[in-house]
Amino acid sequence: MIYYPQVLADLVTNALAAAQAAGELPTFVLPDITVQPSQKAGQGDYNTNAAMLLSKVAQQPPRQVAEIILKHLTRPEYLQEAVVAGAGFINFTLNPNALKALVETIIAEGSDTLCSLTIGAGKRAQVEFVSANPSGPITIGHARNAVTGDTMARLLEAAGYDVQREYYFNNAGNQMVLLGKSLQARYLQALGLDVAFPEDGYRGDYISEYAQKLVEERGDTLKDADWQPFKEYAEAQMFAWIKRTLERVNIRHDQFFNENSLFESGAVWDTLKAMEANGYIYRAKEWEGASAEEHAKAADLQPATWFRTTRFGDEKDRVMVKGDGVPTYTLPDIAYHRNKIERGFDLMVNVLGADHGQQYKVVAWGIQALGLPADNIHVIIIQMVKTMRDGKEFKISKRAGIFDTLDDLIDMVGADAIRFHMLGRSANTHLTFDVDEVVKQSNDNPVYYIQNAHVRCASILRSAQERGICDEGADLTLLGADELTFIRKVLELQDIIALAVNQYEPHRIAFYAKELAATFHPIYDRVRAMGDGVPEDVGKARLRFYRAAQVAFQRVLGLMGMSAPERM
RNA sequence: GCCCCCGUAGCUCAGCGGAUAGAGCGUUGCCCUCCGGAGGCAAAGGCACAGGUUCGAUUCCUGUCGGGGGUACCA
Repeated sequence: MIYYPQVLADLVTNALAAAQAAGELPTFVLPDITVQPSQKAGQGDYNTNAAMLLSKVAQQPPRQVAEIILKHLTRPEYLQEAVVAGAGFINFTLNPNALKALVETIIAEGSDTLCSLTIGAGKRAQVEFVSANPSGPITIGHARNAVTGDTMARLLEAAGYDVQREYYFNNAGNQMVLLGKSLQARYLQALGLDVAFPEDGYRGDYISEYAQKLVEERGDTLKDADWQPFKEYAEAQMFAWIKRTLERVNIRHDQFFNENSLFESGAVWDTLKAMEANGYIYRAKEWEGASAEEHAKAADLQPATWFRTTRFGDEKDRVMVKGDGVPTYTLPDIAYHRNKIERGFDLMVNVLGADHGQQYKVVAWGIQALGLPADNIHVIIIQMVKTMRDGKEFKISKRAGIFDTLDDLIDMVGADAIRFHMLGRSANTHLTFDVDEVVKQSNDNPVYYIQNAHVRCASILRSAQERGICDEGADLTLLGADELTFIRKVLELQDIIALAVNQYEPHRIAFYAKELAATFHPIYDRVRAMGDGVPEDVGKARLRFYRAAQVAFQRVLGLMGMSAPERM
């Protein structure tokens, strides 16, 4: 579909160049002209503030610059009017019949590609999200990360990128050992042996369930085994569970990347060596800038390996390899991002929790210390989700076995409601997820408000089919102002996708969806396609319009990973 | 201490340096001879404060005040 902000901006740019050539404007480097959709009636369909921005370099008042632009502006058929307004805006009004004809374009593009852009054409993007270690099920807390990452991926695809969804995990740490030992203890207990449960072990019911399964599958053959096979078993079960849960909310990762592979390939130590070669690494008991007091405290420690993050403005250097020779998780994380860059992605988006806020900076500095570009890596920081139930907040603790699994939540409110509510706030602000509020399936629930718009379209078309009315070959010029309003709103989806992608703000699609539905419902009320003395040809055009509207809602719901029901 | 985020309507939140700051909920008052009312129409109600940059600031910068989160030789 034609992207009006771009073609109009090109027209303005060409007009400016023509004006300069004609000597009506002084010579200056043409800036990027932006054209945006107008928000208010009477201001045309699109507008630009170019004349105001150029007023100074043009050495003329804004309105005069605008007049000069208009004088040299070519007028394609789709452009009905371009006028100067206000302090120096140029308002563009499109030819209504050109807009009405877009109904066919919308239907032709269909629910999979409507309003797709080309800004990512030929480029590969990667979105890394969820990345929870397989030590427990997916919780409500993870859900926001999952939904944000997947929606970002969908939007990137709509923007033309070839997108890979990746899940990074660690199955080698102390926590996984503890998981294995927890299962081992439950297994032995299930065999009737009196064994102590590990302190700080994982107490979730699912561990006991796995122990029971293990007894059924293997009997007591693992009685004398160490924790290793238990860890492997628990991990496999856990991953199966995690994937199953994510699948329920329409999320599928393309790639699961094991941190351990970075150790096996030697990448971790190679990375450290490369950083060292660039002068960012040293070994010491305490960091170089530490006070005498701190040095004294560290006197008994084994020397650790430090990364000079202070060179990038950090308050102190960071440990890469602990005194016992084991790397902190930051080092493999740097190696991981180096690996991503080597895989040749044009864009890497990383969805992280707020508790990693400081961490990602160190990783970015690590990339710079390697002499690699860090500007293609973008991080979306997800602030905490506060979970409420019965008017009270409850905390999630994996190890204590207190958590609300995403599975339970899906059972209660459904995948669609979860996907929508998790996009209900911009990622970098705190979100309160009130289970009772979301469970409430009442008029005030925007999920149904949006889906009902699709239902209504489907219902009309179903009814038309039953009456044997065909909408093909409709005369779209018979459509009215209401329908035009909706078509303009559909066009805005292009801007929403561009904005969401450029600013890494997937939540914008959720707010747009509400607006689109709010534009639709009043029109549905007024614009009848059948009965009530609606002329046959007008009804046919309106039917065609509702078919396009249905495509639009399918597209928007699809971008949010939600379903588009035919009936409520 | 340092870092990050947030202060917009009674409540929950949108708002890409532009024109008269938008929704939903709640409150009040209306609309069902209907392609499904899980809807529609209408009323009341708001940018924490002070400077700065700008033709123009809710938006950018600085500071103050208030709220939340993060700050390991854990992962």
